[in-house]
Amino acid sequence: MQKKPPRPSNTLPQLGELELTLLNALWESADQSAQILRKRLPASHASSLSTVQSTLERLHRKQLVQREKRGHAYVYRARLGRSELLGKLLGGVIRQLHTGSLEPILSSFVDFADRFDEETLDQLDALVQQRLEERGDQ
Amino acid sequence: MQKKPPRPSNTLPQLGELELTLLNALWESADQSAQILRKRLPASHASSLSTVQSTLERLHRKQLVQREKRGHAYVYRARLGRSELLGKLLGGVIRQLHTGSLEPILSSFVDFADRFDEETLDQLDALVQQRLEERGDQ
DNA sequence: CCATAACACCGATCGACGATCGGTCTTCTT
DNA sequence: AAGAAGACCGATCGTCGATCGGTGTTATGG
Repeated sequence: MQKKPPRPSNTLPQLGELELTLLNALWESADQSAQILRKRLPASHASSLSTVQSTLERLHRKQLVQREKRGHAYVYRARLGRSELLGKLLGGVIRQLHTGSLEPILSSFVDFADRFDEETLDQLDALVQQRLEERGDQ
Repeated sequence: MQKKPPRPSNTLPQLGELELTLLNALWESADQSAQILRKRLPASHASSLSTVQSTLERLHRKQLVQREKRGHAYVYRARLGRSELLGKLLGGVIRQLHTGSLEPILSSFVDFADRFDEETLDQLDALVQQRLEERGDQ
């Protein structure tokens, strides 16, 4: 009886809550040890040192943090900024759903911006214009 | 010894491959029975009827498909269009990462569009302009 | 009206993954 | 050298998508 071989998932590993919390902490200030990070956790995520360590380990495996020995402990640093990570995640979602044309995606994003609040669409417009100009420059 | 109560995940349930494949099939033509859908699956996702059924069941629980008895079988229909779903997923990712300002998010999206290919940024620009005009109209 | 086919429905199992933590082995530091 | 701090290992848990067999239910053609 042949088992169907597991197909490698096409989706990015999901980020868990603690992982996200730690990334946020690292974005606030980099080069923190697990111990320090643990102490900075909001009460809602209080965890043992071990837990924090293995979560950082997971983030390390996922290439989302770098680490470096300082004394005999590691200090961690995010490899991507918040917006870079966001870009990656957006890219992941998009790759999952897009078929041929990107238009529906752009369109839903504009939709999203428009619905968010009064100013967001203008803000988006400004960013696009700015980018278009920069592009003209090079 | 009190177990820490599981916090409800703040993230949308992840969509699996088969789920996505089925949604794609439903977007191509709605009101299909599990059996028909099963036959339309690409060879790479060949599955038993039971598997297709429970996957549709999961999609139903997630409110991603509607169903209706036809004879004694169900026929399924996607509740959201592809771009609506995309909007939801984008919203989910964004909600996960945004802190206060949306600017970094807009900015990464513009980045994403710019890096994608030559035309995408212009396309995005066009959509934004169009939306801005429509908004002026109402 | 009844046999059978076509389904729905239930429940079990599997692998992946994030979270959690206790214990043990290393490595500093004093 | 002793003790503390932290890395490392491995076990357990809950959730989730995938997978499917078996059993009950409902149509439907003879």
